[in-house]
Amino acid sequence: MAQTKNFRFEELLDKHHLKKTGARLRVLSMMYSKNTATSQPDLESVMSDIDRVTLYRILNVFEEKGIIHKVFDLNGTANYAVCHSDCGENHHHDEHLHFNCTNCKNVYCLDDLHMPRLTLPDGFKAESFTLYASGLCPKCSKKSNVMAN
Amino acid sequence: MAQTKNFRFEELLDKHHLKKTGARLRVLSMMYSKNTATSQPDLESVMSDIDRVTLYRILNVFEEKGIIHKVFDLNGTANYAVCHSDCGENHHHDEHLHFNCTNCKNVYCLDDLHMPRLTLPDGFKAESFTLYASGLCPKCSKKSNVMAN
DNA sequence: ACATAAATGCAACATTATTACATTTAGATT
DNA sequence: AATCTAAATGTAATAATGTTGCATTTATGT
Repeated sequence: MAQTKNFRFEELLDKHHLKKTGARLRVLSMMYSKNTATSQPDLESVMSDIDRVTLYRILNVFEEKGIIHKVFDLNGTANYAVCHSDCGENHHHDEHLHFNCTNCKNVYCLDDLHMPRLTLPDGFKAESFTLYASGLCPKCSKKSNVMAN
Repeated sequence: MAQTKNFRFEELLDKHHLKKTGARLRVLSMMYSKNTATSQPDLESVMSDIDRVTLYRILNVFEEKGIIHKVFDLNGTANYAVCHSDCGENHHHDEHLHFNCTNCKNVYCLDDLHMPRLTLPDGFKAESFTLYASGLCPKCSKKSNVMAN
């Protein structure tokens, strides 16, 4: 199964004409194993044996290729999450809700919630929308209910 | 009139029990003179005679007091804009649309456009929402129409 | 005018990100 | 299987952004 998954990632890299290197497979594996986005600092500490510059480069190509997308949390920290649908080269569709938990700091991509189309003031031509929310995620809101405080 | 405005800023500082210093008045004056948010780099270069640390501290207190709010643009750069309405101490209401022009990089706070309330998946307790859009602002979309490309 | 808390300046440091260049490696070619 | 080469990685240096501690200055209440 780990093998099955790896195979899937290798196909993904192939599809984008990227070489299958250990670093790239590990980054993919980590991001696909979570249902939240991963912050740059987290990635860096978990992948501490991979050179920082290499990590930046991996994240950048993945973003260019539409494999992942970058989202800044409430503190301006870069977070990365896999693209669930049809993101292509330099063409992202992450118009879903990004939920930033104020307690655990996790960023959730809630794909089901799409942007309601809005009418902008005269002259503004919107190309894309992103929606942020902050508050407590299911885990943390549960905890805070039970444990009071 | 410059005097009138300054007087207004002095009142504002008074109201929040902040000392009226030259640096603070200049920051206020700059931010109130624009209809877009101001990026940290811009502030820093325009106010280059004010120490960087002082500038950070000014922006931080202003934000704490609810005089301005911080918004990150598409590149993760901090931008600051005056709070239109009733923001108080650590209690911001910037649930309007932040429009980031991909051409001139300006960030517009479109106060009229408020968040449509959304129903979140089970367990998520949202405390605040922020909405981002990117595209061309009126000035830039006009230019690109006229001059083609 | 004076006392003092607040504000600023300065130095040092931490984190995040980029660039240039040398080295290694994946994968194609023979 | 050996070899070749563009792609990927590592290393070092630098830039940009943000924070902390401490000494000095200043706004303002008395």
